[in-house]
Amino acid sequence: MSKGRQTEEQLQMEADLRDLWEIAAVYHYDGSRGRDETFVVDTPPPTASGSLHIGHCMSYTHPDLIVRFKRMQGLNIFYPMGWDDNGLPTERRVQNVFGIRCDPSLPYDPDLQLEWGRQGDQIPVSRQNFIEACGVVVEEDEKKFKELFERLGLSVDWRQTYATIDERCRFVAQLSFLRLLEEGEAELRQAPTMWDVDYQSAIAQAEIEDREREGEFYKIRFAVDGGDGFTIATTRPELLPACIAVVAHPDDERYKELIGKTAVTPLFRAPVPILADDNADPEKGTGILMVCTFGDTADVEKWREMGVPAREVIGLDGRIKAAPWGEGHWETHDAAAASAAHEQLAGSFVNQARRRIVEVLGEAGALAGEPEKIRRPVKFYERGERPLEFVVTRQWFIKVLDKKEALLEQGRKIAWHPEHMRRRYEDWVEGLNLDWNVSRQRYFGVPIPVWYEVDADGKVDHSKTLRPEPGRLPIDPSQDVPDGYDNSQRGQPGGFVGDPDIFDTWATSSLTPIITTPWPEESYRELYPNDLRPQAHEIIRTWAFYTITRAMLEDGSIPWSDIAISGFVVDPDRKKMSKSKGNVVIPTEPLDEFGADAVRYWAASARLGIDATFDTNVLKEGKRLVTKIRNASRLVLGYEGEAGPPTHALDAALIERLARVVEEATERMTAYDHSGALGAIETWFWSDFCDNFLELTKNRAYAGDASAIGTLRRGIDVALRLFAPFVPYVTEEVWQQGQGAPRSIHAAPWPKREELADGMDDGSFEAAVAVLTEIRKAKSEAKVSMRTPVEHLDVRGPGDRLELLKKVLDDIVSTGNVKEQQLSADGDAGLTVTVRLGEPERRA
RNA sequence: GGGCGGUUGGCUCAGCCUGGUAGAGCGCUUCGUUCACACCGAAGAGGUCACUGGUUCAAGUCCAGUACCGCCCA
Repeated sequence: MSKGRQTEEQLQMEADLRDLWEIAAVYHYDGSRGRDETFVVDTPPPTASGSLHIGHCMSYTHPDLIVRFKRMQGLNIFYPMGWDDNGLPTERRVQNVFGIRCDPSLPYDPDLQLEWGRQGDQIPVSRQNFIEACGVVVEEDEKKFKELFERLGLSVDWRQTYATIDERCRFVAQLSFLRLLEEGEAELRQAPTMWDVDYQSAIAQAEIEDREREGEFYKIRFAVDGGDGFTIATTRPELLPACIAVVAHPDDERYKELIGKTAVTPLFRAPVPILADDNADPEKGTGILMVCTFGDTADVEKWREMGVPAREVIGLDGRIKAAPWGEGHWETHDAAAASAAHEQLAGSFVNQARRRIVEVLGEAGALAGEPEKIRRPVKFYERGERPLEFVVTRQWFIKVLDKKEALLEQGRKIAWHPEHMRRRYEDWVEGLNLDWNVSRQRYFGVPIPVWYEVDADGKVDHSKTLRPEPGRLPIDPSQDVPDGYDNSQRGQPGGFVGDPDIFDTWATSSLTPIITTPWPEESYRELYPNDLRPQAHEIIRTWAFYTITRAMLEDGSIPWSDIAISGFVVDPDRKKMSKSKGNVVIPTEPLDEFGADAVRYWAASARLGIDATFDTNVLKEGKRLVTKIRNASRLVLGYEGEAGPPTHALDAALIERLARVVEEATERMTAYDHSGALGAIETWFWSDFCDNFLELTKNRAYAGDASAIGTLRRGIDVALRLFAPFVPYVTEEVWQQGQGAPRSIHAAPWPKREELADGMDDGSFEAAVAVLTEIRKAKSEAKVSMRTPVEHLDVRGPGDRLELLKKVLDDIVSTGNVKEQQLSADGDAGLTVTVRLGEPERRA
């Protein structure tokens, strides 16, 4: 039988078992049962347009282990699946696969043909066409994920699915937002916001990452009205025209007497105040620095404090904007010079402008010394390629900065697994410095459900929002019309305009705990708060944080009682897997090669929160376990005869040892320690049950001894149920052969200690194994077969241990092929076993 | 720069909470297949538990510090 063929049979077997589960409706949620007997999982909706990754196998298996355990404990399971399809990742993928881009100014083309894998320049299409294309891609991608999850054996109730762009999600996201708006927790602000110039969209704090970049510290001379000048250091000289102040630390002796005076910027001749600021670091650069609108968050803060108009120089496209020097707040001692200098920069991208202004400053003699090379962190959108800029735009914010303490308190009410992951959440909350910007200037997402009045002069009045009645949701303000208006008034004086933006994808996915419930119907309490949120640690600052925030804002609740955090999968060199490193494992490969149970075994071996190595040895181990379960079951189920209670000491001891494993496994599973539970079960099964008990009982079992047969069958029965959450396929396969009720092992009860109450461990099992080991050792050292007869077995030891041995001697004798034996009481030390071997038996 | 986690046989990991003679699987060595399984069984070799100091009769385990690795955040 070739290896490939074996796999094919295996795959067919897996498919057949899935059919069985489907027909038996094993994973269906029962809406008629109460909250207290229901276990609700807030399943992570995978980014549908993302690629399948071996990490999915691990992080999705982890909750399934718990779910299967809880189901067997008799709980009614609510285990939905969602797809996170809205948002930028899908837009990007659509641009790549169809070679199109969205141009909202174009009209809808109902006949547009999409071509998969089209190369060449991107074709501009209307917003509607673009969104439809997103829908096409998303459908394909979701299929791929569903297939993977089904093969993995996730016990999801597939009737409970959602997609973050679907009608229900749009409804929930919009209604929840309108409520926040009502309560004053969401507001529209014209404010400096982190902006990605390529994606042309605002970005939230959670989507920002720091990247180390080479830079230069330029030293620029400033003049002082009525005094000596000074030199500031900056990595962003192109922001000089946006300079609104200069700051130094109040204790810095070098600059103490400058505080309160007015500096004058070079080239632009703009008078700016010299201010004291505790945040100015005397060690950094020259210790005195310029405040620009806007270089960083410190600038934004200082600008707010000062309460002056911003000098905005960077446009939404990342180019330097023109400026009316000499007019309004563009104050200067020399408007002509300022304009001339500014003209050299206007229209250039930031990098070009930087090079240019350095030249000009040099020519003007305003540079002090050579620039100093430094490495410093630069803020990027996590998916972006150019540094973020602060630009003033109008955005919707959800207020979080005023709730840090309350959010920390919510975090403390949740049980984190592992515990130390709570710290990640707390650090993030404590480090918040921006409110949550939820609006994005993109296309494929949930529309922000408001309109604005247009005044008599045709100007949009953003202070006058028009909101839909909840009954109308979900709406698209670019298609739908506010109550009391008709579509002809769109954009007209006295009419209205729709908000053109969409929500950040997290604004929707932070609501997953209620999306799957009847919310806002009061009956949502049947499923809310949820019990378990499983997720990866990289999104604690986003998904976990935002979800906790929304739950608190909605009704002061915590969204779930427990959160289980899975680690990453790393390659054998302990490197994080990533496409760019070329070390990713496509999950279907191990599934094909080792089978779903083996992949689950590998996933289950990794503890929560720990980065797991992708190790084919562990997969092999899993496959071995599957085979072992199958073979041991075959032996036991093949014995003929009546089953009886464990009257034999060895049997009673095995039952008791199993009872202890049941207890330990239950405790560990309850504490979300699935790998510890698996380890305990596996050790008992392999070592106690297979290596020793199956061998010791062969003689009695073949002879039809009721105690042995009863114990063996119960051992298998309990072991199968203990293993079922981990290796659902092989356990079901064997369960089906064993005729058992219920129809599926996954609806069978999790083993309880009470069902093994007739066990009694008097130490006879241990004693039997100790002697058997000595016999095996003797044969192994003599390099003879295990069937070789033992001519004489002599055991010396304390009387009480010998009493134990007498009870199990029949099994030792038959297993060891012992011809003659003698037990002698001898002191109180351990057992001394002497083995005299006979001639190896010749094969016939 | 701050926080967190890790460092145990060649490899992957348990053990640490609740101190008391170092464990598993893989790999390696030797041996063993009529009667569940060679995707197996038996036996064996292999570790001063990163380092330094402390507490203790006793430290892989508790405490303090150091080094290195990784992650998260600035």
